Amino acid sequence: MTTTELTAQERWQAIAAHHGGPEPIDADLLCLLDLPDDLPERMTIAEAADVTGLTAHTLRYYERIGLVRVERDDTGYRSYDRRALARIVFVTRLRVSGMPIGTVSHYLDLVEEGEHTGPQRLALMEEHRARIKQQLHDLQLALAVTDYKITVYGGTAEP
Amino acid sequence: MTTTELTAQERWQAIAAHHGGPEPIDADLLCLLDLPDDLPERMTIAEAADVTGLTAHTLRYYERIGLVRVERDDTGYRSYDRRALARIVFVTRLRVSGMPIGTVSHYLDLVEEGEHTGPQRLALMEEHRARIKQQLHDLQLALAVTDYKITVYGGTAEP
DNA sequence: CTTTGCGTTTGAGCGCGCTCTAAGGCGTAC
DNA sequence: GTACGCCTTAGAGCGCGCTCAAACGCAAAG
Repeated sequence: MTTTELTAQERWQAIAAHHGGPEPIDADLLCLLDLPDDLPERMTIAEAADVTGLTAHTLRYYERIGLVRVERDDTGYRSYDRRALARIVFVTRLRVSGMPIGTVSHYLDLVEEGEHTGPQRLALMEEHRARIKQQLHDLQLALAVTDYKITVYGGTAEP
Repeated sequence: MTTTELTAQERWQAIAAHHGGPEPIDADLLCLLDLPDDLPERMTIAEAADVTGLTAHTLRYYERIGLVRVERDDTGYRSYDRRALARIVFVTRLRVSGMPIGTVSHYLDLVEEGEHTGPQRLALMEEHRARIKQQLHDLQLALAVTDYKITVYGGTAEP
């Protein structure tokens, strides 16, 4: 995909569009989710913010709390490389899916710890998925009750 | 469900009359809401907390922010009836499914506004459901990417 | 040379959703 | 009587996840 001047927002929209479909986790999707491959090797915080859709404030915050390490150039400015960018995008993905920062942090610790933590990571993700599924279930229950009320009582009064 | 020949007006009048008579929320609905059907008519805050699984603090908080109105007995103590209980359980269900309090509040305002807001309520719920589904999807995306990384790259380094 | 503009830092502030404290009233048990 | 325990209130505090402010550095444009 020619991601040349695609803004973060457009990319999000593209991703959102994919969500409508029946979820093929194929090369297309992975490509969509990956960073554009024409990124400069080193980016300023403003560029990183633009690419990720986060604010510079948030990027600094993420660094402060240890979610990502970022190098400095000779003037002391943050210099984001692809690794850092990829990491931030990944963090964002987890966050957006509702994972608390603490858990994300834990996950990344596992990543740093090495390959052998794969199973733990998987378990962590599956736990998270289970939580979200539970949420969905809870919502459907609420919906069911609501629909019931609306159809049976005409949507009156107390839930 | 057969006891539901109570019309919307009747039920609403019962509320408007500042708790005039014993209006039965029917057993099926109670069941749907997971409330035991052997509840006392009036409960203290401790009993209500016990039944709902919330703390007394939270119950007072919910009342303070207007999510539910609770009567007082002659000593000034809160006295939860089935209606209040059902409402609290409903609120809890929405909250647990991730709906912000503000939205719950809005929803309940619509309920109080009367029967004609049914469609709006439905829309609100469907919007919420869509959001949750989006969350689930985001998670699955994250999971997929993670699994992909783990299987393809051996779970190394940067996400 | 000054203005502008983006960068840096530390640290404070905010909205949410509780959660708890303080100060006090009432009622039963010893 | 008084201790205990549950209730009341208004209001403060907290953890999360940002979000912004203050004070300053550096560097190219006019």
